[in-house]
Amino acid sequence: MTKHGQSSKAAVHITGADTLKNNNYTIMDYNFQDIEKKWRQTWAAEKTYHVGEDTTKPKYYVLNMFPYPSGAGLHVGHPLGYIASDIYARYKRLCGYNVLNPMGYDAYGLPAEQYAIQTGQHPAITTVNNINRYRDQLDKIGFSFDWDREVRTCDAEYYHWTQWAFQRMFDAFYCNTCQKAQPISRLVAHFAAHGTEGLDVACSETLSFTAAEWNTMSEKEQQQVLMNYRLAYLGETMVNWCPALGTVLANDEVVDGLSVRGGHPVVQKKMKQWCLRVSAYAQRLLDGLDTIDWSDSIKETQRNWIGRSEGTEMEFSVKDSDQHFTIFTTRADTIFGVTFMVLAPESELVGELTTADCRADVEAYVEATKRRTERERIADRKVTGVFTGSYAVNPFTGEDIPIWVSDYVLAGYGTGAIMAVPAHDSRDYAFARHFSLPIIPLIEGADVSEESFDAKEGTVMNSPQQGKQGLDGFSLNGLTVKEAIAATKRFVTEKGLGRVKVNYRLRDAIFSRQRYWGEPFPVYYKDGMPRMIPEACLPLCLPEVSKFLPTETGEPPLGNAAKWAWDEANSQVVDKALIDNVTVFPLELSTMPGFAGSSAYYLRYMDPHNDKALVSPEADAYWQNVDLYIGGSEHATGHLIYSRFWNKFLHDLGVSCQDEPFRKLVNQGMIQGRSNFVYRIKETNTFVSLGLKDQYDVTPIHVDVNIVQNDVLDLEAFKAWRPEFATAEFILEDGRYICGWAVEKMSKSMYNVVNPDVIIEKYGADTLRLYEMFLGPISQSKPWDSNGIDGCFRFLRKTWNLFFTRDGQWAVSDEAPTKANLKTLHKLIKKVTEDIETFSYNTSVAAFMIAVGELAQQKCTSRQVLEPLCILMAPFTPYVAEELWHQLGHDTTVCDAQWPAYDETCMVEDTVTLSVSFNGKTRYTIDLPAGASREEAEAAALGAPQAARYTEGFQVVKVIVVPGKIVNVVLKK
RNA sequence: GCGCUUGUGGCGAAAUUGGUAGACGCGCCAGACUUAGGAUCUGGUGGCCCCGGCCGUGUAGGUUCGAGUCCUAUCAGGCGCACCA
Repeated sequence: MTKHGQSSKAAVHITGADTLKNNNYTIMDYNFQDIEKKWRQTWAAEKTYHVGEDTTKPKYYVLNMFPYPSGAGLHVGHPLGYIASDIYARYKRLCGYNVLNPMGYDAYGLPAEQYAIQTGQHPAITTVNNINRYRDQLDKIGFSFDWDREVRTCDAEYYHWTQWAFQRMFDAFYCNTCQKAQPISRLVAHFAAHGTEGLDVACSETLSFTAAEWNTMSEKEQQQVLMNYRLAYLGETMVNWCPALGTVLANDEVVDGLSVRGGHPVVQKKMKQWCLRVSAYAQRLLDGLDTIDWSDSIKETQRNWIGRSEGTEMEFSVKDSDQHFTIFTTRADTIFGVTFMVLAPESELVGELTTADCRADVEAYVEATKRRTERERIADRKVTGVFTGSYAVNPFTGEDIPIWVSDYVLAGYGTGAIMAVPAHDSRDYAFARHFSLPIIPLIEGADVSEESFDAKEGTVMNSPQQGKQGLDGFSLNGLTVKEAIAATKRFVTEKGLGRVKVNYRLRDAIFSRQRYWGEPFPVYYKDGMPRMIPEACLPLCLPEVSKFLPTETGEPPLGNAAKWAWDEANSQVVDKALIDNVTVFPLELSTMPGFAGSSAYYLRYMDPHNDKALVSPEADAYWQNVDLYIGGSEHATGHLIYSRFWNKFLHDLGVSCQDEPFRKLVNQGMIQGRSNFVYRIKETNTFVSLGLKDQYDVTPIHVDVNIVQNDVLDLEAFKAWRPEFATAEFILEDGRYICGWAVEKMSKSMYNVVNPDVIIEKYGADTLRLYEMFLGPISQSKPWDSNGIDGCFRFLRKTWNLFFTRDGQWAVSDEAPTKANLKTLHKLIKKVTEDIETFSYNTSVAAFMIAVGELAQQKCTSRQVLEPLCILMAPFTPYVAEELWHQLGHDTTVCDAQWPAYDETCMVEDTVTLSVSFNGKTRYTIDLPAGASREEAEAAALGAPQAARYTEGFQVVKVIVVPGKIVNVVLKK
């Protein structure tokens, strides 16, 4: 047994276990450890949070972005969104909804594979270990997840449906006329009957052939043509190749020319890759934003990313040649100011239009551009370019315009060729100045001597220039820019010079990754063309490999798999050695990217064990789509675009009944770390407290935040922390060592990671939940600061003490509540209900603190007040609410209780306070019977004893009566 | 450059949406109980002050009896897009 000093010291700790062991405290003190352990077990055993399709109740679907189970485990930032959504889910259930609140794991990904490469441990094993650790941590926090619906993206029964969806995309094209995906067989039928005549479909490049031509094509040629239209297609495209990671990356996985994961350089490379025709859905992705309840900033980010731009495509012919080419512009009105044309270096036109005497220069330029990485291009934006030797003909004026090549024009956008109007485009302006090309201003009053005038405003002039003649007398002079754009579009369309065209910045998603730990493609290659393995043979399981690195020949890691070939005759995977390209064929070696598995998981949660379909029509019809989705805003241009695309495709297929997957989106902010520092005097082992550090030459050193409390360092713990500090000496202030602090990313290397397990051990999960919500608005990023947590713990203990006396007696009585009790309760009901609906959880917690304080002061013991209080707390602090609920004599879970109704009559006051003000100042206040009329308020204001000082010469101009609140009488001279 | 967003005590933050700015919590100060306190409880806590008040929501104007809130301009931070024609 411990010595006296130590055992009584244990009592100062506020853990339940310590108080239990010590006679200074009673056994009925708020003992969260026992309470939480008990209910954790009971909920699991009784499947309290299991949910089915209950058609007698309205449904509500709450979803968190599922986590990637990293090796580091959860820190206190991870559960923030889960707690917020759990509160909402529990609240909705108490309001009578049938609530789906599932959880799972986004289990495929790079870190597990990197770890496998380094250690040889199979990613499947590390992933399962990590998942188990996550599950342990999540379970402690008291979420109302239905774990029977858990999904893991790396499970074959899950990725079955990822592969299935991919195959459906392969078998589909997008019809622009009906704005919908259609089976590819319809396209084949159309080709056979009409060729490309009358076709308006999404494609990689516009093809033109007759039915007769189609019908004489070989099978392989037909397949190559179809690849141009499929929603999942094999495309030769410029990709972001990351040599360090050995894989291609999607645009949203690259920032500033570096990979998001790892920060490795990324170069452009032409490769054959699987792609998803996301661009076909650009308009629907844009339109859908108007129908969903997301924050403006996320919607705007997506609008930017989609980048719709309405403009005109115009045909330009080439001088002394029968060649012509198309450009895209949003400023068709500036056609009279075109002084040169520019082609992207990658454009195929470059080769065709370059004259013999310019060829050497142009080729050198194109080569030089190719060698520059995207990063170099961004870093160094010098104006460069070269003349092709050719001239285009301005269709409106017949003038010759030199054609240049420059890397400021992008091959991937529009047609890869532009008409340059230096007077009204800053990039063209810089180019014109650099190469001394003419600049013709077209807007009255625009001064283009120093810079271009880019704004789309003003009155048009010089269109055409004086003394010149536009085509068929066409002139824009005197029009506003907006009118001029419209007039030019009309004219261009009528004369057949071009067409109105909408362009999107959104590119197709590259869907191949040269990695091991991802979904394999259900694809094999026959005669050089990809074939889908039969649907009945799905899932195609990820094979074992001898090592996780690429093969010596540069093939993806699946090239190391021995058993990785497709036996077409027997519809099975067989050994690679058997490949004969007659009945046994090679399988695809790349795997799918991270967003594949996360694109439709919300549908799978509706029906997670269905082995016949991704989701049954019944389950889909019942759950519809996600009502509330919570997750970080960093997925704005990745997951949140891809899953909307994926869902729209499944909607076209009739699999998902809703066009949009996530009705309401709430972005939780990130929780940053709050690092602590100690200051070592240079060349010594002496540490000086924060307030005195400026008197010395010191080095700040990160110190583990777990041995610091309220910025005061635990000296003994510090000495024990690391061997080199064992002999540390300290210069203290006021007998204490005060640490410095800074807000940084929460990470191991900063020693500022706070593990939720530690908080739960010390304070309990209810306190953790409450505190995370109390920290501030959920959408805001904020640093974690363990200091305030005591306040939340004290609140829970005070609450407990409403139900139990100090000596452990049950304190709840059947006494009727007082008027004050009811007012406190209903004020709380109103506030908490409103706050939950608006996700203002931090102010709800404050409201609870006030209410409990008031009830304690009122010495309230009434069951009629304390029972509703218990229900109100259930979403926030489920453990203690459940315990008290049972102590109140219920034998069903508090989750099945009914949310208390707000009764306004409890709020009516006997008197209200009337404040009388003039000149913007409250001069005096008087009490007034509640429900007094305006006239009575006015009379009382002027008749009050204090009034004489103020009211002389003043008149009442306004009387403000707010029920139960301040009444204000405003006076004016 | 364009778009979104945020500026309030020592700190995290509230403010009934135009009506007593700083609720609630942390921290700090004082007191109580204590051998002791990183425990618990009670009270205080925006600044200045001649103790009557005065000044206070990034800055400067405006509307109003009244502005943190609405309008105009401006400054600062955060995020997104960015040679997209």
